[in-house]
Amino acid sequence: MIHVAIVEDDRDIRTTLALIIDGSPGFSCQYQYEDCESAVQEIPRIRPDVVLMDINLPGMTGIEGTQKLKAKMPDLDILMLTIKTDNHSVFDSLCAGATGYLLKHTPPTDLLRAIEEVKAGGSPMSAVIARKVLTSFQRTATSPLTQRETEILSRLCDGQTYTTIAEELFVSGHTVRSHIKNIYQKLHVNSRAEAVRKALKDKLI
Amino acid sequence: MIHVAIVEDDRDIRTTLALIIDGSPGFSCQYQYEDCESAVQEIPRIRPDVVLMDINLPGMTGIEGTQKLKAKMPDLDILMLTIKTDNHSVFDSLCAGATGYLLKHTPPTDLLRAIEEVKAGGSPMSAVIARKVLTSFQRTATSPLTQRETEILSRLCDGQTYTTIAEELFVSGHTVRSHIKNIYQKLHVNSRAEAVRKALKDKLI
DNA sequence: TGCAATTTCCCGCAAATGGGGGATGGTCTT
DNA sequence: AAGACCATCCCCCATTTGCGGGAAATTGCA
Repeated sequence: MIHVAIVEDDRDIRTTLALIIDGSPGFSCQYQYEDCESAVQEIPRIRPDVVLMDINLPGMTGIEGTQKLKAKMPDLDILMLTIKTDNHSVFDSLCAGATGYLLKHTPPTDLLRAIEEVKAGGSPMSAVIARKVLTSFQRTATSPLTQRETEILSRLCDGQTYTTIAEELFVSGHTVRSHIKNIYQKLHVNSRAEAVRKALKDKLI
Repeated sequence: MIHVAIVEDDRDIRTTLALIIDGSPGFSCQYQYEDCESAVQEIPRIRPDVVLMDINLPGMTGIEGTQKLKAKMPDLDILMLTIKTDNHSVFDSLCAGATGYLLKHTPPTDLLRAIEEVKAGGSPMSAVIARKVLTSFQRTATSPLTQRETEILSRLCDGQTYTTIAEELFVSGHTVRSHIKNIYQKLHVNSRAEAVRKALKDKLI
């Protein structure tokens, strides 16, 4: 028996979901909350197997709630169930510790299957959400840097000094300096720290 | 009609997959390759809708092949179909541009559904793979830094100088230096660049 | 209440960094 | 043959950074 809790402010959706889940064999749904504040308060005592969490809630958002719940119960599985598909909602939810991300138009059978998958150690995601997630792994733009500049940038990220870089590449410090000036210009930064951040964020190395 | 190509060295698996796909209404599978070299050569001419790609191949791996194919055809959808579940295989594949990642034990109906999802703009993933991906978004360890140190670290990442940090936090430059010394000790680094990299990689900010 | 952690402040100094400028030769494309 | 791009080298100089020390005030928790 999988115990499910629901956090959802819309009364119709909440009760419909509860009825579907509670009415399915192997599932139980005895606890529903209409706001995150009470959910964060109560759920640690209830200890459900899976929490269905909306994002758009009055007061505390589902993302903040996820964060707070995961802080208290790191092993709790929280499945976002929302209509929001913007990158912020998706990635903030995942960073906050959500175990999966489903869109509200998910048909009941798929929802039940997803809850089972969560229980089995999986992370169900609507296909369009998964695409967003995968895309974030790929290099977005094509690098404006030359091969040599990329080589040097990666060493900058390692914290090497101009001197050690020059030694290892068998060129003079002046040369390294020149390359770095060009790197900074191309990346529109003017310090090593910014260059490192940009390199990592844009996956330039 | 969705045109599927297969890259898979095992003869039995390859022909079985082809039979299943080609025998299903709405699917066609006329092209199969037993190594990546020929696939990379031929597929740009064939222009299939979806490529099923194994990873363990003689010669060029499926990951390298994915990289090369995506370089030539950025819009091509490549679905990894493999038994490998190690993090390297998973994340390298996704970085190389794979559109989805399925395990070989996926039942035929789910495989066909996944191919359809890819065609519809989705990114099907086996649940256990999805879990790996989601976990990579979450903070792994708990930060060893205090609130103040975290605040300062985030400004270091922005490339602010000690002086501007001090001004904005209404403390002296000496104080900022002190905090930074502690940050470097705790993170086991000794330069700003390394601190920035560690902060971003370990999601400390 | 008392200890530990945190935050704040200070000194001096050597090294590294970043901005400005310019120059040469090689390769590749037009 | 001309121009563009790249990699290499050089100068000066102010600012920033990192390391070595040390110390006081505040906060939080046991």
